[in-house]
Amino acid sequence: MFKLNKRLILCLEQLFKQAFNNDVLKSTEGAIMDFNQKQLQILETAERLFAMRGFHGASVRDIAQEADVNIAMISYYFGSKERLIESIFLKRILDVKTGLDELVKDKHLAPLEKMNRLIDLFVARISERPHFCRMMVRAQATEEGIPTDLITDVKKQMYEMVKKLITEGQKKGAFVSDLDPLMLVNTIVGTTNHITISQNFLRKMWNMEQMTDEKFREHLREKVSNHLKKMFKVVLTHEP
Amino acid sequence: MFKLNKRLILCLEQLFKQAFNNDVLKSTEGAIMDFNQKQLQILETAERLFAMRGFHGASVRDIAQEADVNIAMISYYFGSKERLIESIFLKRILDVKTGLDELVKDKHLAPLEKMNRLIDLFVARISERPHFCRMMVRAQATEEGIPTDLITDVKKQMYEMVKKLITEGQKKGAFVSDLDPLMLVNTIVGTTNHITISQNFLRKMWNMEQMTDEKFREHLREKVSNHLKKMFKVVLTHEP
Amino acid sequence: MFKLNKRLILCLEQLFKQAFNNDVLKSTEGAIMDFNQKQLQILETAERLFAMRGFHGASVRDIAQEADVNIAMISYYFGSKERLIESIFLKRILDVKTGLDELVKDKHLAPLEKMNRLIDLFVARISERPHFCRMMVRAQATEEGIPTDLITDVKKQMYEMVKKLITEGQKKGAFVSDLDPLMLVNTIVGTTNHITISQNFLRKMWNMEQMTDEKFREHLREKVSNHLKKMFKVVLTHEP
Amino acid sequence: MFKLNKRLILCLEQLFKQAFNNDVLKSTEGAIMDFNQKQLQILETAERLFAMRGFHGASVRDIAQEADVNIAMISYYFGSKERLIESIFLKRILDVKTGLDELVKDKHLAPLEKMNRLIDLFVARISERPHFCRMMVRAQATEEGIPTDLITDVKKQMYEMVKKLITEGQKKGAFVSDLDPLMLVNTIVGTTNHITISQNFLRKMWNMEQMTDEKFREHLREKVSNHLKKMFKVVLTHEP
DNA sequence: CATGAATGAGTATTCATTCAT
DNA sequence: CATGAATGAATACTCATTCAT
Repeated sequence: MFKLNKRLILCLEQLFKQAFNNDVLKSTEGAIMDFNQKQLQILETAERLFAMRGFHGASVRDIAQEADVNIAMISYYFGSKERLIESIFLKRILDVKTGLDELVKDKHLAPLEKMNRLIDLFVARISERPHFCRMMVRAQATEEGIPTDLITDVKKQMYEMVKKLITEGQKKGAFVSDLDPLMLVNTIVGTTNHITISQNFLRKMWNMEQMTDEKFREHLREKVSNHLKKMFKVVLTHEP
Repeated sequence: MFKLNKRLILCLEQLFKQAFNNDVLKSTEGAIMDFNQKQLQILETAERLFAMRGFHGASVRDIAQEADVNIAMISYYFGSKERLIESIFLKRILDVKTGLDELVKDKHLAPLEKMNRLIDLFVARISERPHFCRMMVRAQATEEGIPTDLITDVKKQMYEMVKKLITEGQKKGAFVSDLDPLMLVNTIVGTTNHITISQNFLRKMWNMEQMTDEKFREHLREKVSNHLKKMFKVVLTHEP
Repeated sequence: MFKLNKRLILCLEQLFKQAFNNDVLKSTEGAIMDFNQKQLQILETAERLFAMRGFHGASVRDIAQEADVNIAMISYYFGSKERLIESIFLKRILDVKTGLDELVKDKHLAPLEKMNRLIDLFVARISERPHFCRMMVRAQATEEGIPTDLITDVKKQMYEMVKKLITEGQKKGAFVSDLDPLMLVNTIVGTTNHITISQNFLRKMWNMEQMTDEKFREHLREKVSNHLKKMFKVVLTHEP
Repeated sequence: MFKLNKRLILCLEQLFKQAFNNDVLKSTEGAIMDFNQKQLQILETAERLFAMRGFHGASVRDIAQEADVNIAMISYYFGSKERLIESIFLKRILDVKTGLDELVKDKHLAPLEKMNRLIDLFVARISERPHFCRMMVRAQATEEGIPTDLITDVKKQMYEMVKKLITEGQKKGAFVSDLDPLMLVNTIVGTTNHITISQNFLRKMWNMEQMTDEKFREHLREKVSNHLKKMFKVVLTHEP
């Protein structure tokens, strides 16, 4: 007699999440993240609008209209506006985490090379996930709502990873001794984020307004990547 | 015979701003920024709520209630919600600009010392203007609305200043030759902003949740200041 | 110890009016209708705006601004918005009544001539009091508010007068016998009013849009006057 | 793939209207004017309240409450208060136009008979559409807003029709030569309108206050019809 | 399974009026 | 005596969500 429609499943998911909320990612790791075409349309449009206008500034009406789906579909598929934004974070953050995990597991890279890879991982978001990057920035600036746990979790992992990376580098004598891993992480993430959200300003500064979005982002990515790598090399090794 | 009530004055101000919008700051430099007690209450509360919840997430109702003033007062004093947020930006950005100007005029500081002062100027916002810092981050992430011109203007000035500072340092042989001023600015601002908006996360990481807001911010400020100064010293001079 | 400011006086006036409301006009006939300059400015502006936008469509803010007086002055001088519109009606209707009285008293005019004078009296409003005419039309279309008593009163008087005029004409053999005075009054007033409020339309129809307001109204007045006089001559006397 | 919900349809309608606004009626002639029960309730209530209190005097709250529908329904169905009043005008004016068209096409009537029919057409509104008649009067007295184009259009058509009717009558020798069609139209419309909006006054004058609305309107209609027909017979033919 | 219709709570703003000065 | 400052109530409208079909 029970009808297990998508909505109920989402609801149950939520309950599980609450029950095991201290390791959010693990519990959702295996989550069935298979969305149909319409759901993907919604997610993509929502990501863009949430990024540009903020959670409250982007109405479900707008999202539905731009995604070319019925207004009721959003509540129907995701349960609520809040759970929609959660879905976006869940989806994207898993990607980030996967990237980090792979890098951690790699045993063959030199410490500096590994740091460069880490930088590239973050810088890549400038051109690949600019909307989501904006959402992350907004989310961190925000007091409430938004899946803070998820974000905290991934940030912690990242910090731990960089700490390990630096310690290893120091043990191998590749890095100088006096380094603060957390501050270094903040410099990578902060610089990357800031450049991502300031794209339009930088474009104006460099008179590149007629360049396509894609091309400009590629240009930016390379520039930032070089900047951070060079800077970190000096900072970590004291060699130019 | 003209009646110049507050509303009209605000309206005229707006017109002026539109007419001369290419140098926004200059036109408002001499603007009479004298607000009465109630207006200041509103501005402060609004700053906090806009910072935490975003423009659309903070309703005028909430602002009025928390500022303990009548709802109608906001429209009465500022004309509209949009003009309220503009007032906040105007007020705070003028402060930033003043700080920059003073630093520029100072002729007695060594290049590295001047850079350290610049870092301190930004880092100070972590403890002094955390709400406004959040607002700035949000504003830059946003597509439209918000006094983009004002922000663009102040960012340009800052960039020009750092460029000049670095060039001077290079001429004097104090700094290495291969430096990208714009990227360095982004690193300072990006790192500072990111730490400001991630305060709560860092507090958890360091198990300092029972510390007062004020104390923690002071601690953070020092930590970030040291980090950036040390990093910049190495990057600019290649000396540890 | 009593302070008899203007407001109180107006209030007392109101009380008197309620007490003797069955002959409104008489009680206000001797009313001190002496307004100072600012009051006259308000009355004139209010008349225009009420005429064009209706009672609720014209805000006291607008009226005060256009009349170049402080907003609080309207409440201060007239007590309320409602009492402001009443003052306008009172003032203007007394004029109408005075005109009618004078015509009634005139014993030397032939019946048809007297009717022509009556027509002219009404038609004159097209060019002289177009705003007030519009207000009257609105007032009659309205269910509530507005000094209906005043209007009813003046309309009754007018009807009585026309009835007397026609009866006299019939007695003297100047007019045909089968005439309905009330319907004839309605035709004069209805036609005049309709033309007054349709001025803009007629202007377009006749391609006189570049003519000044004043000139056009004069032109209209003559045209309507002739039309009504000619029509009434035939109707009253059956002679072309 | 386009979503054509009611709101969008209304929006498109509006765009069309703007694009072809010089022949408003034609573009809406085939417009699907099929309203559901709730929409009709709203339209009828709105007509009454707009008639009695004017556009600004009748709030959407009042309309919704009296029509026994949710407040949000009005925006939902009609888009805005302005578009609600437009819908009323559109609906009713199309009826008027249809009536006129049918009369024009009729080839078998004598000139005077045709004029009588025209009078009946207008007089009928006294008893059938008293509210809308009031709205029309208000609309014409108003400076701006309200679908002036629609009204201008129908007025022009009416004028043209009467002109043709009179010219035909003159050609056939049925009417006298010296006649001003536009003034005659104004007399019919003005008299009819004035009587419609003065109903309550006339009721008092004739001591018919206990009569039902319906009965009184019927009585009035006959009286006005006879008056105008008799008057026009004399005016047009110079025969009693 | 998907959706058009519907809704109560909420939005920013304007209103006429009051009151302390 | 006149007015700038202030306000509670009302304004039209939009919101995310629900529900019958």
